[in-house]
Amino acid sequence: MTDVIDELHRRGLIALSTDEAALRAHLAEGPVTYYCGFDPTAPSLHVGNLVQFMLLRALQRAGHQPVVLVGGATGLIGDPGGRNSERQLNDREVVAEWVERIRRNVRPLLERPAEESGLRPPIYVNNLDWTEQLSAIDFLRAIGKNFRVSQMLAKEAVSARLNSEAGISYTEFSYQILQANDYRELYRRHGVTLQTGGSDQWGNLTAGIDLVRRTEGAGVHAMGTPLITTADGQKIGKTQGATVWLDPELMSPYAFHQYWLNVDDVDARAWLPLFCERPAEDVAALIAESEERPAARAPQRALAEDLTRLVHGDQELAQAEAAGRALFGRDDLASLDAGTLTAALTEAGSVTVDGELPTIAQLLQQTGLVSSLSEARRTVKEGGAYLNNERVADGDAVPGEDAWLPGGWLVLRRGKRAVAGVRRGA
RNA sequence: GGCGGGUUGCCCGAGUGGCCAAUGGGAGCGGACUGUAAAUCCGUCGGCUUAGCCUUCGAAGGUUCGAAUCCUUCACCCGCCA
Repeated sequence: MTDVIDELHRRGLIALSTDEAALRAHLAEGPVTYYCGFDPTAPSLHVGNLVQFMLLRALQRAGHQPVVLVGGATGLIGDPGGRNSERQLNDREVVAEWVERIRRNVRPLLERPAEESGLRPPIYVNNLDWTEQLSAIDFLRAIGKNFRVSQMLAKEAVSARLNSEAGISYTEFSYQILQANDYRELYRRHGVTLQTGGSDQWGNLTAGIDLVRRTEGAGVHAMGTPLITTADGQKIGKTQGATVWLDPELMSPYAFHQYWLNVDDVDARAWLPLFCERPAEDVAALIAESEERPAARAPQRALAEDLTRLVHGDQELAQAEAAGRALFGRDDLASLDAGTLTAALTEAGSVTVDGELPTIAQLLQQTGLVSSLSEARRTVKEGGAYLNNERVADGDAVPGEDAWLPGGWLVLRRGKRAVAGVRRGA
């Protein structure tokens, strides 16, 4: 059996770690209980969080015990890291709901391997459970005494904000203490000895290590994943300015699948080892194929396939693939049968219209392909609007009777990739 | 608590009384070229019942024929001093 650390290095999942020799020895001794935290700052996890799960899954496959912390408490405070302004505080009820939704995101990622391969299922914890009843006195006396302000100020996340125009509130300044305390609680409650996270969390991870050493006298470990960016320096997981969510209610499996398919060549090759759990030889072969025949987009297809299956399941993957073939294939739309068209457009997104038919511009807006009528008109003017694959000349025209495709559908497209269906109502 | 600087469209950043829906850059979007890539070039980039109209320049008032630009108050941010 190969060393899990070796695998993680091969895949580029480790950017930082505490003493690696010690960590390697620790992991070799037997099952290690490790944790990673996610703050509920949105209703769903997104593609950027997926990197953490690739690491968590690799450790799980190696026989270790994952603990997933959802930050019901820290989500109320706000991590100053990686941002140049203060966070807007969210309401407690909202954060509580997000905690639940995020747990649902995690299920297929860590529970399925447990069910299907007999690996250890994740333990879920919420730091609100031990943070909420902490009194200000206890917090300051029992925990705060262990922190030196000079060290806290030196953390990148804090100093960056101190040097920014926005500054930093005492609330967010305290964040690292809360996260450090989480590590200590999990060490006590579950024997956690390894925390993983993004390398932008490094200051918070080491704060926890210091606290555990100081108060428990134990040496515990941390591992940081690299920050994944596109070739031009953007954060991973944005498409058309929107976030690529894992929750199917926020982003359809079809759109999720399309996102990976559209990743550019450079990024696809770079990301493949990170996100693809296939054998090393297969990954290398896919990259080699991409160099030779980039148009085949082998890495993109592998990413789309593996990740859609991982996050949404086999059935959703099959539907997303079929929809993509139908909408982007070379076949004439009119030659598609009603069933295929219906399945494809349902995946892609559609609206139903009854009664009097709106203009094409209005339909573009109703399907969400554009956000305003002005934008619809502009798109038509720019030659970027298509009805049934034919460029629209007049946005104020109403589609004719002959435009309806089998099953009672109109296919609207904006630009090359954004497609939506309009279905005739009763 | 005192003094000074600041708050402009998704972001950065010009603009100090009319020519400002607001220069420029970036992001985004569309077109051409391609491979549902990248780079490049061109166009576009508040909203609407779009030759016109409406709402924007931290918030609220005020001066003026007319304000993002002047005055007052408030909020927030940064710096120096106490």
